Amino acid sequence: MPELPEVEVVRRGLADHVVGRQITRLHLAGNRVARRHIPGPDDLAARLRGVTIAAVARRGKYLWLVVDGEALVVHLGMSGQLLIEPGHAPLERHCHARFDFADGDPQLRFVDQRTFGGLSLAPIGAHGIPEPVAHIAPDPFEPAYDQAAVVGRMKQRDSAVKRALLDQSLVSGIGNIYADEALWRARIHGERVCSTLSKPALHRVLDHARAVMDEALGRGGTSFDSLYVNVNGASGYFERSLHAYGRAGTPCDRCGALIRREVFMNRSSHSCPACQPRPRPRRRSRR
DNA sequence: CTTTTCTCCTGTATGC
DNA sequence: TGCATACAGGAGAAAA
Repeated sequence: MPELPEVEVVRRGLADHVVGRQITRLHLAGNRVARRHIPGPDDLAARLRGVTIAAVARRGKYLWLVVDGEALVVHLGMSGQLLIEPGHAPLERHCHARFDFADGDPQLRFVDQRTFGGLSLAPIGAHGIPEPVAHIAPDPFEPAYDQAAVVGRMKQRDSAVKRALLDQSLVSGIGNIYADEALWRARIHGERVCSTLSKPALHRVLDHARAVMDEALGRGGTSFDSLYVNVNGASGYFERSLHAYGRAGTPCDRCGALIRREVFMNRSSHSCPACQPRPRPRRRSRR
């Protein structure tokens, strides 16, 4: 469940360990990891042979290595890890890709238990954004992020505010954990309808989303089920600072009411029943 | 067109 | 003990 802060921690680790290095070989295990690379895994490996990594960039939860003017786009899915390790380290059970470099150790490995993540090589388009990322909106930390515009689009929507927060084409980087945390901070129930919330309220939720992700980044990210680690295999500490996510049945840090868990969008949602009252049932339009 | 639901995947935890 | 089931959930395809 890496979200923006966790992906940014990984991006920084890669910037420290692979930028400026030349790839001599990419070994891919199986077809699935490169399934979004249409020409196939062999083509991906062949085209990366000999290239030098110029930079590591990110938008939302997407990460990419700039190589020869193209982008090796990496998405971690929900369990992907990019690990910097010596070549002699034991091979992980779910290691799907290994990069060897001209200067030897360390290697870069892509390990992914649930295999929702993947790699693909694609052209870089307008504003330096790779084609597979073009449909993803700016995240709250980018200069291109226009929160007033996001609020404007949310006001037009009749869907739940949590659904909007998770819509990466509206604002990127927010996943289930930080959506629940932002809503808790804003004291808004995630099933409140966007169009019925005031613009200041929508700004408040987005301000909190940015703030909570910024704090998480400062603590090295959140590691909830130990699947998420940085490039050195270490976990972040933000889990200890969560107020809503994963805290069902424990007292709200603001009012003491017991945090509830509800299923929404086939996902768990956590909120305070007192601070974040459920919206009234919506009346169906008259027939 | 917009919005919602389904599906991909595997390890861990829980219940009978 | 063993088997079945629930759960974790990002994002794109498919459906509504």
